[in-house]
Amino acid sequence: MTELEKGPTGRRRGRGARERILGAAQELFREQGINRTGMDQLCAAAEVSKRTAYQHFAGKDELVAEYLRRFDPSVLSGVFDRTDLTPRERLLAAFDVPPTTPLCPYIATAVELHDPQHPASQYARDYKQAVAARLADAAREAGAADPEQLGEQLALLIDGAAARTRVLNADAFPTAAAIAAVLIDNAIPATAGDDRRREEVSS
Amino acid sequence: MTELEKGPTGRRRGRGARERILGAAQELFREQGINRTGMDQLCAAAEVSKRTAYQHFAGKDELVAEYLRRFDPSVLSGVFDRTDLTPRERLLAAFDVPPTTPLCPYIATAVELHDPQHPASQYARDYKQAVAARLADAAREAGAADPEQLGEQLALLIDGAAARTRVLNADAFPTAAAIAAVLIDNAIPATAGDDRRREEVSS
DNA sequence: CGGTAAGCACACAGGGCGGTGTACTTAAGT
DNA sequence: ACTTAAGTACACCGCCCTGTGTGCTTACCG
Repeated sequence: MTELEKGPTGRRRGRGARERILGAAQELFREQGINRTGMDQLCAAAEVSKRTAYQHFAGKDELVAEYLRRFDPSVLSGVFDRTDLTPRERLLAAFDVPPTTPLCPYIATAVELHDPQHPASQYARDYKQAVAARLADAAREAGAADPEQLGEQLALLIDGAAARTRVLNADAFPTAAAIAAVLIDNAIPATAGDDRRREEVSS
Repeated sequence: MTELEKGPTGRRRGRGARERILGAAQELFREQGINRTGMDQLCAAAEVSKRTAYQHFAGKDELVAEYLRRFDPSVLSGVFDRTDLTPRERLLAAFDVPPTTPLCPYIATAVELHDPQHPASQYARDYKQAVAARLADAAREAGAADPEQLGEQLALLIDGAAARTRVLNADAFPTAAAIAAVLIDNAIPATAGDDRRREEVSS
């Protein structure tokens, strides 16, 4: 519905079917969830015939898996490549999500599918572990005493904020960011302080 | 399947239909999720005729709402009433969940239903806020500087652990408990230390 | 004992879903 | 121009799901 750039011909949109399908999936799965989005509706939104959809994807399951795989982790990749930030700032930047973010689709998919064996569930697992690993890398760069632990902790905070935001319908990322700041300051030895305030920890 | 105490008559189980239905819902919704559990299957598991089920509940939605409402928050209520623990220990005890806990059903329900207006979603919201409030109470009792903030933070940790446990298929509560310990020690002024170690904060 | 509320068995309606079959049309490459 | 890959239109199948209609049986309680 947003900007599906309809082809110039008006009908018979041409060769971009697969991309249009994945684009529509992105939108509809986010807005309605996977289970509540039928293939008919999805194909209509993608302006693609159902037949074409099933020539690109063996079934809905495969489409769901590909949808997750193609999901643009804009928050993540955008954050870790920013060299203008100190490592500590980079760790904290992971919590600056635009308020228009509905919910981490990886969690939503894993819960909705309810099957750990599903390819999409496996990919969600891989992705979450990758995020923790990248956070651990940044933590190591920032001089954390136990980077793996800090990475795992920050990843848990992100997931907690995402879940809580969904259930309460209220942005929980600021709370998570506050916790993250405490953890980071506690984990990084005072010597490595790049931009830490002088005052020691909290009280 | 666990201990549905089947009636002595063998068939025609008698008047306990409503309880049996809710018991079966508890089990099946947890194990399979709500959307993947049909009313037929549920009635079979409850040893109740479908007709009876629909005389007790106007529809599946109402059953789901009642299921959440009747959910025994064994972890929660069991923890806050323990007077043998110091307030700090009580806060930490909320993270000692038995490893057989699949996932906080409130999060799962909110994600599965995908409709914030659904009665069950509203109840999930209420419940999550109640948990945060009780945690804040305990935090106040423990002498935290900002009990509301600490309560909200601990609640976020619990939700994060629950979500992450589900997605990764690995217990994330120890990590959350470790974070909680840091937060609690940072939030409670040193004077009120009931059982804190002497060494200052982490490093 | 008799009445009434609770429960049962079972078929069936109505709809949505995932997925397919068939015959047709268009665009692109050489 | 001809071929071929991509897409289309649309009817259709079988399945499962929520929810009902109907007539019957049992347990409790005064």
